[in-house]
Amino acid sequence: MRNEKETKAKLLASGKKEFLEKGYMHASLRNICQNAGVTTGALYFFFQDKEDLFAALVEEPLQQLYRVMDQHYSQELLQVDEGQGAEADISDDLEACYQIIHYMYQYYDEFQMILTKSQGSRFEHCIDRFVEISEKHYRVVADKMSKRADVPRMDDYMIHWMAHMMIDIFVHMLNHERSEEGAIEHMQYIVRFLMAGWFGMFEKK
Amino acid sequence: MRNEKETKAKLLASGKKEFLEKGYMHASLRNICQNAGVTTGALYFFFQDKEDLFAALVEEPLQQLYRVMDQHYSQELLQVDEGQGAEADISDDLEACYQIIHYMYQYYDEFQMILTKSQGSRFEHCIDRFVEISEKHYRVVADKMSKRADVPRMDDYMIHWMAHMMIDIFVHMLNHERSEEGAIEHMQYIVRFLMAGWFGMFEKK
Amino acid sequence: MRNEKETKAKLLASGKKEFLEKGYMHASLRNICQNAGVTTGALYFFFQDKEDLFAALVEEPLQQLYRVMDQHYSQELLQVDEGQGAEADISDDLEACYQIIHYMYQYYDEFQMILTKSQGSRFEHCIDRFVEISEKHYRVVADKMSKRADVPRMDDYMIHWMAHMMIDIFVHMLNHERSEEGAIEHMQYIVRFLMAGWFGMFEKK
Amino acid sequence: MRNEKETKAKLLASGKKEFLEKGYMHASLRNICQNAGVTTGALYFFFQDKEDLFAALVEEPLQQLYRVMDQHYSQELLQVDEGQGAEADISDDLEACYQIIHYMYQYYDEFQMILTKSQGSRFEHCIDRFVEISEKHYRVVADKMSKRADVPRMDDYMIHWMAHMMIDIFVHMLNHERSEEGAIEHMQYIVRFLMAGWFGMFEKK
DNA sequence: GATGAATGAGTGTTCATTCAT
DNA sequence: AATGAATGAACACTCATTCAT
Repeated sequence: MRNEKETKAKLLASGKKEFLEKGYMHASLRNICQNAGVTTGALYFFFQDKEDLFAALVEEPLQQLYRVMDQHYSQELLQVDEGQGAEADISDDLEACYQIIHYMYQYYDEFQMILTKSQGSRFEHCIDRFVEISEKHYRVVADKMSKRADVPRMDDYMIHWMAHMMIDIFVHMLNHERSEEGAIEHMQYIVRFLMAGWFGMFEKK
Repeated sequence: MRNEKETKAKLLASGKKEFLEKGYMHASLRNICQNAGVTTGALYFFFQDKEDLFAALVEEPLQQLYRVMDQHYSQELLQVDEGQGAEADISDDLEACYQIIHYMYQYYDEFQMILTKSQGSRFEHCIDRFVEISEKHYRVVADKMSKRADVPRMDDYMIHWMAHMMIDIFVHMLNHERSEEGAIEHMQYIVRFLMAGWFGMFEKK
Repeated sequence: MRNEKETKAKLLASGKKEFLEKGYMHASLRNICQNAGVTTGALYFFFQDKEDLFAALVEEPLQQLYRVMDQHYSQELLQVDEGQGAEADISDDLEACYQIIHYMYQYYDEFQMILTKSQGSRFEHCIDRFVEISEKHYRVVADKMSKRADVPRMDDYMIHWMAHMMIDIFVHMLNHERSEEGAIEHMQYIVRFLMAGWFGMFEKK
Repeated sequence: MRNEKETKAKLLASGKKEFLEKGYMHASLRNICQNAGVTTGALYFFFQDKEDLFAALVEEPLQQLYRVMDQHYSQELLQVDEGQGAEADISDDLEACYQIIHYMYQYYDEFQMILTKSQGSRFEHCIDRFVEISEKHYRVVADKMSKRADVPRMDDYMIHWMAHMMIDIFVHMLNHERSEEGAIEHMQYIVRFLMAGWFGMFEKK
């Protein structure tokens, strides 16, 4: 090896920069290699193709986040079973959001790529999967709360929209607030808003 | 060609189809012309370039909607001045949303293009302008309400996020509900949610 | 049009030359275009892709030859039905071979391409189809003759081999004899050889 | 590496597999090395280049077969000198064919490579050398027989074609019959066919 | 003996755009 | 008003080969 792993690192760095600037589709492998100071062939020694380079940057943080979300949601589900789920658990919800934010801000660039720069790659629909996870969760919670509040089952569209909005909140944060501290502060207000909205749905008219 | 205006119309129709299917960037002028039964050169007689064709489809409905929004917001502002802005005006807000929905569903394809298929064109950031308009409005309203409720001024980020979310609601609807009737029905629940959230922000803790 | 169909003709000519020299796979579109004095893009105006250019040169003569062969074989089949098929019809067989030769030498380059330069294209196995046609024919003829000569049915492998050899004769000729007259002269001897071999198979041991 | 010779053996085995599957030209050294569990560099320690690897697999069996053929042909030549060469020597010819078949089937893969997978390598024309050997032989035999039968000298093209066909028979067999026993059985019929054809050439018209 | 890294020229193909006619 | 032809730069990707370590 001529440079001791430096080349791969350079390619990853150069790739990250290009992907963030232009998005997956518009990113040019030529540029990436040029900025890394290597020839095109070199890239193909380390990565199978364009998508593989993107995945190398993004795959792990993504899988991690899936796991973090699963963990949070299965835990919260237990609480609903135990008859809770009232105003009291705002703190739990906040805690979960903080965890997610903390993780996302640790890999700020990577989630930027996943959430807003992945068009054209196999990651382009992975927001949908986040929404799906979120949606399943809300469906269960909403059903339990409807029963308890003696109120009709919540509309499917509403469930889907709320799940979507929830995800969009994180995307929006990633796009508008660079510091984790700032994100956490904003999140407090947002959760307050959401809670008020959420419980408003289960009040008898 | 049979008629002078026919070719242009065909190009517009063919362009709309292609843009909707593949998005601005992936749309191929070759395809558009081929499906219109015309050669590439013809397109360049009627339109300056790719973007001009897109604009021809999209510009007018877009400007119209800007106007509709402006009108609604300046009107609502007056009501806040007059000391209203309580639960009573849900109906006003709903009415405004209905108007916007009505207009958007009249030009369903066009707004689909603007909101989700414009990446790569000069329209790709026009959602931001919607957000801007929305944001200015909320800023004013929120300030008045804070004063009246004797509560601290609302956070700038919150204002921006709520404005953004508001716009996303319309985007989401356009993507998930094809009929105007359905959209209006969903909107009722969403506004209820939003109102609860909104007023929740001005309650003393 | 700048040059009145000249470009397409030039591309076809240049393509034919390159394909004949290097075979389909090794032929370079860049070379073809350069020798034709045009840019790569020009080629893609006239042809869909590399294979399409090859096909444009080769498809028609190929289909024609399929037809010529079918015609010959269905005609010969009738004679076998009518109780003939003895030494007398050498002249018929020769006549058929002459026709095929005549056609092949009219499109000498094209069949050279099909038969020996098509590897990698969709034409690479079209010799097999020639063999198939030939094989079906021999199967029928051999069965009739076996019956008449009161001799066991001819081995499937032999039938296949003879069909294959028959085709190889034409390929060999195309590769070793440039003039049609020469080809026809050689063919007389070959057919004499084949006939002797063929009838030898039906003699009682 | 465990053993000095193991790597080379693995490369040879992996190379054989790849060449048989894809032919010389399409074979990828990357693949070969990968399947051998070695890096590209290793290959270049044992072999000069792609062609050298191919040669290492193929050269020896090829040279051997040249020798076997030479031996047979010089022997048969003596018999013609001694005034034989009539129907009686079918058995000799068969015997020779059997020997060749036996040798070829011992190195089945290798001859497959030489005869049908060598395009692009320096072996791609080695069929021609087989033909040449065969041709020289037939030239001599045919001349003697023409004299004895008081018939004009046989056409050069015919001689060449027959030599070519003779080789093609072996190629065809290698492609269509995997077992040596099967090959030998087919060969009996083919030789009968050829003999009938051959002697047919020396009958007075 | 063998590795891991890197080269560099090559491949077929796509695209918005131009322009003489 | 519209055509048909052509451009030229860009694209992702492949390959046999080299060589310091």
